[in-house]
Amino acid sequence: MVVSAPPEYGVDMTDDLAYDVFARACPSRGTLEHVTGRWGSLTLGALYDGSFRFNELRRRVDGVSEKMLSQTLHALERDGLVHREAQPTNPPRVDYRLTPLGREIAERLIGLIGLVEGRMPQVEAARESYDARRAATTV
Amino acid sequence: MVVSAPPEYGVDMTDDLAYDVFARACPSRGTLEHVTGRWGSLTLGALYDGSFRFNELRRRVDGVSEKMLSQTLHALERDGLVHREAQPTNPPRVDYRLTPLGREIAERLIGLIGLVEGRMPQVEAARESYDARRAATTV
DNA sequence: CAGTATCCTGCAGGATACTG
DNA sequence: CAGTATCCTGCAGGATACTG
Repeated sequence: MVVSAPPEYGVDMTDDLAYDVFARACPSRGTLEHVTGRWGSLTLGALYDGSFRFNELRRRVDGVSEKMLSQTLHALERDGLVHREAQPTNPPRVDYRLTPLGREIAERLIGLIGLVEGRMPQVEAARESYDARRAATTV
Repeated sequence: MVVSAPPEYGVDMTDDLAYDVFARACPSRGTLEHVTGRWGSLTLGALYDGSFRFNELRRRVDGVSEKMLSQTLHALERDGLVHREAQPTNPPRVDYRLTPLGREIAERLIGLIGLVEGRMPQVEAARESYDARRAATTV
């Protein structure tokens, strides 16, 4: 798996677009960041349980601000992972749920999260041993 | 999958530690961010191909700075996903490779990445339809 | 209720210089 | 070669106020 473009790319180009160059080199990168990012992953995780309204989601996705939830949902909707259904009532009622594509991706994401969570004892042990080694070397 | 802690947590506590509270609520979150983050994922992807020296990795992980690669490798080593082998020669030679745990996690990560990449045509189609709808509504 | 708009700040992370 | 140290800045994202 090679993720590189020639290193010169970021340097000499039309300027100030280094990030875009990066994105262009790997177009799935954007979607991947929506999926794995802090709010994206939590939102997909929350929606994996069903359909929710905006403020229900806010309560389920701990710590998310209105702004970030709104932004995250827009990104996921645009990528076709989340379906937004607005009823033109007053007050408005909007429900969000995963699309089949979103569900498929959320499944894999949750698989990865589950694996990492399941291996946390090993990770914690590695951390302790690493810290102990460091302390021994430094002191 | 519930990722929430009571919303009050972030607000009333010993102050300025909202992020730590968040991390404490979900201890695997840190490792997950090392794995899915921009440089972490690219580094795991690069190391999936074999063992590499520091500057070899820098060349494989497009756009990474010395600082970020160093920081990323430290985090992954501490979590037990990457093994660092230093030969006490002069000039020094240091090789990095995945541990079995790192390989296991990288496999799933690459699975997720592969799935997203494979679904990009669907994602692009969704984006176009989304943008078209937006344009139609706005104009 | 379901958002958008604006303003503001901490910190991820780049650039640069230096070291064993 | 394989890093660490320092300085600096853009922007993710929070707080707050407002709207259909």
